[in-house]
Amino acid sequence: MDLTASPFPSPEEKRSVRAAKRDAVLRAAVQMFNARGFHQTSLDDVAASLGISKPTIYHYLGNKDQVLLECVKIGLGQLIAAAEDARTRPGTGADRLCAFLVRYAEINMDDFGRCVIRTGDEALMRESRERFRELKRRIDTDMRTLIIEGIADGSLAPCDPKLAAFTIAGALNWPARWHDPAGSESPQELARHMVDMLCRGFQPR
Amino acid sequence: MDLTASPFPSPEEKRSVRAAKRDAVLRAAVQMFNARGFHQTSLDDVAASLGISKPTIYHYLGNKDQVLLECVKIGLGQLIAAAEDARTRPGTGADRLCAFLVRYAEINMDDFGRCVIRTGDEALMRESRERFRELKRRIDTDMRTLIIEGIADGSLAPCDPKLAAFTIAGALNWPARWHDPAGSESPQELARHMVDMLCRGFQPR
DNA sequence: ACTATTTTGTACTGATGAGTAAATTGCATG
DNA sequence: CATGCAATTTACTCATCAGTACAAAATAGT
Repeated sequence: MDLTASPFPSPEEKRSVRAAKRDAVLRAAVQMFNARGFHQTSLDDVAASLGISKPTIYHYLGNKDQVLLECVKIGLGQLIAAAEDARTRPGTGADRLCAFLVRYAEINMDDFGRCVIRTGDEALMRESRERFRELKRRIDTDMRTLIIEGIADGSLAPCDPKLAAFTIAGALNWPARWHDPAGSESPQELARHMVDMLCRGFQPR
Repeated sequence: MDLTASPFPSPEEKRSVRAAKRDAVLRAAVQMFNARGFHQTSLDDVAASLGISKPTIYHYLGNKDQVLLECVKIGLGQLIAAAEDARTRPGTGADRLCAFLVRYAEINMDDFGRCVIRTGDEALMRESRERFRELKRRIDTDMRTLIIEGIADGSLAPCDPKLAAFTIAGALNWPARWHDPAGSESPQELARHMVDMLCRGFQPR
């Protein structure tokens, strides 16, 4: 705790304290969701892990569905930012695509990104599910666009962009299932390696 | 119903009738699990979809955990059979690997295969979970073996077999999430296409 | 016919966990 | 000081659903 802080917080500070608490709830929740699964995690568990009580969570977030939705929205936000970033970059289409893909894979090994992948949309309520799908669709569109641009400028081999996007996404989503964040393999290296493999293919050249 | 059958079934027939009923339960269950998720599916629902009652399910299968375990065991059995088949095939390592992969992808678009992918192991109880992991490990081992053989005989580009297996598996697992079995795209063609892409890579040659 | 076994159904129990009501404390402001 | 708002708790309610007790048919074996 920061003992130098004034005991008379400004409204600004108060808002940010509130946001920090909300974030802490989400972070605790996402870690438990990833570790034991959404349905195996009760909000009582999440609260206990923070040393607070369940109604406190309800004070910051409306219900369990929303807790999950906020978690995946953070992950999806990171992915969308990565796409944004890649789009406005110099280089060939392939260069931009690869930059995006490496980042994409890294995010999928991070708390909130992992949650996006591990969460089947069935877990969400109808409205949240639609929001979730919408955001995912947006990322898929971005990925396809990069692929199309790469094919157009000749930096990628011609192929069906839809199928390519699904193939690539599948490969780079999977670490959310098997990669151990506590393990020794660095997500950055792993991501680079995987993207490399996808670009080169498995046949000898 | 087969009205030509004798009304005095032999012991053999009785055993097979029993097996058929058990299978019908599993098939109904796996379809609902895939459609709405394991936790969103009650055994009452499954029973109702067959026009029977829940205790009948318990008569054929011990509990819900076992229902799921049997479903994934069927899917995993298909995958193991595919690996077996590919292993004892003529051709280069790459040929055998591709044959396996195409079959692998197809199975993942089938009822029981989809269930294997969509089921996070968190859903299972400890003992079942271990069995599940064990079988999955076996498939992973088989895939790596094929990759190693392909590298050894020069039909595949040198690479880290572990990472390659995860990358390939991820790409070919993903259709379990997005492919619509009622849609127009044939799993066979899709599988071929995806494996092709993985072999060739996305860079132009 | 009589008994045992298998199959199936009706009607429960019991646990779990999402969500809430209401009280409490602390702080801030008119 | 009183009044109000924010944060937090304790102690509930209530729905869902896995799993079961027990009875009733059906079937087979003697």
